[in-house]
Amino acid sequence: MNSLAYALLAMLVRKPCSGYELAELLEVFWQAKHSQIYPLLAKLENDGYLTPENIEQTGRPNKKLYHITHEGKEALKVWMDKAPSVPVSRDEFLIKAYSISLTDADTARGLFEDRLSYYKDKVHRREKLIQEMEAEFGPQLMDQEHQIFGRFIVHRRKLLMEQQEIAWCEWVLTMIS
Amino acid sequence: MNSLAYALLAMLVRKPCSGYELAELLEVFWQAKHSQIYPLLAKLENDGYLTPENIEQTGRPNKKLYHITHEGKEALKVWMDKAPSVPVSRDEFLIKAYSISLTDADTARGLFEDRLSYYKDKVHRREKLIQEMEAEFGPQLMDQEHQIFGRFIVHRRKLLMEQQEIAWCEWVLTMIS
DNA sequence: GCACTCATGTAAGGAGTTACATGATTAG
DNA sequence: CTAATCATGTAACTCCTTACATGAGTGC
Repeated sequence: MNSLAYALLAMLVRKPCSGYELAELLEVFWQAKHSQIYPLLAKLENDGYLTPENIEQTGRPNKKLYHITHEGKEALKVWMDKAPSVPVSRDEFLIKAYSISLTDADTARGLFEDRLSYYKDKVHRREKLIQEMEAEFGPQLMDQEHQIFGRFIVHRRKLLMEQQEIAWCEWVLTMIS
Repeated sequence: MNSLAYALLAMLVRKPCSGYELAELLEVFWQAKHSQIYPLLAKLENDGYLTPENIEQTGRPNKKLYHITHEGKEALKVWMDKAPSVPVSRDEFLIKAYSISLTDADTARGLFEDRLSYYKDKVHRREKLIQEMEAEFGPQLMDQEHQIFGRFIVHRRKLLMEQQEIAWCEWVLTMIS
């Protein structure tokens, strides 16, 4: 049982999902490719933490919705009490930003403008998502007991970070323009 | 040549370093263990991108300072022009934060208090580092042409992110206390 | 005495990425 | 007619972590 396994269980507590959907949802705290997700889901099913439900679809491929079992939820609860390992972030852009004096002003500006538009798009999508949560759940978002609370605060955090990234990029761009 | 190889080259442009020192300095944009760094340094030396300098020390182990070569710097410059790959961040804490409704209030509070003190320490250290840069370089920090500029902006960014993390933790703690 | 820092390396195994494979539907 | 979305899987490979190995000096 690695971190990704618990990330999948955590996602499936909220609602049953397909592997394809999990790959998208996981973006908020643990990026993973489908090639890593599908075999792990099969393993978790085999371990009794998940049960699959086959959904027949017309006009698009059939899918498997995975439901978390009682054992799956218990395993997640036990893991919750252990101290989390230190966060890792690996970002090629930052290596390039660090080495900015090696390139010309145009390349440097391009690098930061691309970064800026990447995060502007991210912020835009996440603001929409949070608005949808607010419309659906209202004051329940602030209730620590409610299941949505965890999802809300984690997306809120990601939004704050993305907004900070934008502010920083703009600050750098004022200096290099 | 993977991202870590370029991260090492980027660090060595500023000044020659030992593998041990690189492992510490790398924290700002690409965390890596010494077991990954030492063999890579040997490989980069073999490829002609680095030259080692043996430093004899008394009272502590001898060390190898790696210097970047002209070819090393050129290889880094060429890589700079390629679009950076998307950033990845993997954080067990966020899986636990997402699943917060599964635990009791005390465990939840402990989780966030530990996170808070971890980042307060980080911010403290980085503020000191930035103050040292300001004392040494003054207005040169704002000069995009100067070699220190890249290092300054990357640490500034990391500081902003760590401060945001603290603000977010405090916001969550007001709700769960 | 015990843990920590400085310092460098290797070996084994687990985690993660890229590429291979398939295929219908929809939007530009 | 081309690319993107939905959807699942495997194989090969690279990347990263954990553990093994050594050893002097410093602080509690």
